[in-house]
Amino acid sequence: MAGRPRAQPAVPPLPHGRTDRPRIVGAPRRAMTRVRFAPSPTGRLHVGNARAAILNWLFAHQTGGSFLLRLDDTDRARSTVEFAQGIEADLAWLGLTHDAFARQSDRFPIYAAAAERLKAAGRLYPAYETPEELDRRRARQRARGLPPIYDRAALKLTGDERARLEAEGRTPHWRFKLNGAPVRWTDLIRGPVEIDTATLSDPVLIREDGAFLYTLPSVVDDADLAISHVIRGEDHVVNTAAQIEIFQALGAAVPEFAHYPMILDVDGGPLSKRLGSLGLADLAGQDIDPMALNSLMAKIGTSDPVEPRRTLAELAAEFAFSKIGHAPARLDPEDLRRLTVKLLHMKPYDEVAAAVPGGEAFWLAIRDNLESLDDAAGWWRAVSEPLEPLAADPAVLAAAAALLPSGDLGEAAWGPWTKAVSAATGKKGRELFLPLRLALTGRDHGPEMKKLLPFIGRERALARLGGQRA
RNA sequence: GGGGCCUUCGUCUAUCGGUUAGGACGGCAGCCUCUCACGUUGCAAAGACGGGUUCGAUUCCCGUAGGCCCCGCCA
Repeated sequence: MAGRPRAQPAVPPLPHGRTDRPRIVGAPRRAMTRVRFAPSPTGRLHVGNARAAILNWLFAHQTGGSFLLRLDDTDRARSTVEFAQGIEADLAWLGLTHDAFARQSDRFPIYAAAAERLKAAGRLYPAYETPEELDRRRARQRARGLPPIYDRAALKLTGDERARLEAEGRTPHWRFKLNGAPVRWTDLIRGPVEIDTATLSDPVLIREDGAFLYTLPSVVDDADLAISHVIRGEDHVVNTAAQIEIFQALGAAVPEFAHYPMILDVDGGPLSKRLGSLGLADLAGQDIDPMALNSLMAKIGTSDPVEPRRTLAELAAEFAFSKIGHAPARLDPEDLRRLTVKLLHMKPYDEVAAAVPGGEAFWLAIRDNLESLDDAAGWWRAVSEPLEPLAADPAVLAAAAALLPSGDLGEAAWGPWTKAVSAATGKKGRELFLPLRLALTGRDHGPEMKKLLPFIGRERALARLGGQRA
């Protein structure tokens, strides 16, 4: 924490907010953990966003802190209320509740005030190049093998030149003047990081049309809303250097940072190309269990085995930055399917009661065999409604009918009964059991017969063994 | 072109310079008196390449190759 470069003098604190972490009165001097998930409502959530949301949520809950949902809707042209609602629905599907909510479009005056303070401090300067000029300039730099960094030509403009440009009708955009010195922080995942802001362009904070770009609102909100930890993907690592300078220029406390590696697609390529098919709404439509996604996103790329967890609380208890590796990890959508099936096999009856006929005992008898919840109803029909038995071996079926124990058929009935049938017919193994299964259930696969038989019942079993529809 | 990060079984990873390189997922095989599933036991499966340092390198250093990220008036 100490010893961070503060080459620029700090300007006075934000008039409306705090510049330090809140302290609980009477509590030890320990800042409360406060994290945020900050999607832009320009689309629905996909697995990439979900990872950010989940990791932040888990850390907040593990540390007893709070989780803020912040809609970064500074891009008013692309942001919609429908997407904002969709994102909330996506989070609700995952079970990621938030403790606080903010919307950047509600906070423009705050950003304007911060911008004014940066201007007063000489850190925010007007530039008049058009996007096309900048594009051309970058292309030229690249062609000459130079890094496409803004050359700060606007900084050299005289007052007269500026006046002339404005007279021509040009409106400036505003850039933050970087220190051009190394920025260092200790990343909770990556360890010590050093980025030399001399290798970066001065970031544009305000567009020509007056709109705030992501960078300034993000920093102002993180400071103003007392975010203690910024947990995000490594695509933000370089931004972080510039953002730290902005925190410092605003005299705000710099939060802790944790940048986790990107997720790759199953072939090791960028996931972004496949994000279209990995939207949360799509996954929900494919009956993926939200805890399958939560479990995968919490465990992928970590030293923990990728196993399903039934609750977010378990995942939170197991969360640790130190378990997260530094290399990008591949996402196999098939894992989501596998985890969903495993979760299904773990489901207690009360969670599926509405979708599963037959009661708890029946559920426990069949759940380990299911690929999907929908199959449960089919098995209930197979034991409780008339079906056409399949007769494969009349001798076996006749012996089975003759030897069927009297009275109620419990789970214990199957073993002795089939042994007796085996003794009577000389059949064993597949030749014995497959005809019985076909006759009793009309199918050649399914849950264990000893568990199914009690639900079929003596009377119906007898009829089916006799080849009758029952 | 520049900067950052990375490279161990198919996949995710463990390894404080000395290990039969461990685990998990997936795969395969056996067992669980039938199938599928569950469970269980077992098997196969890895240090990108080239140098250097060292008694000894997967581990430290350099280089090469490959991958990911960033270099936007997007977020």
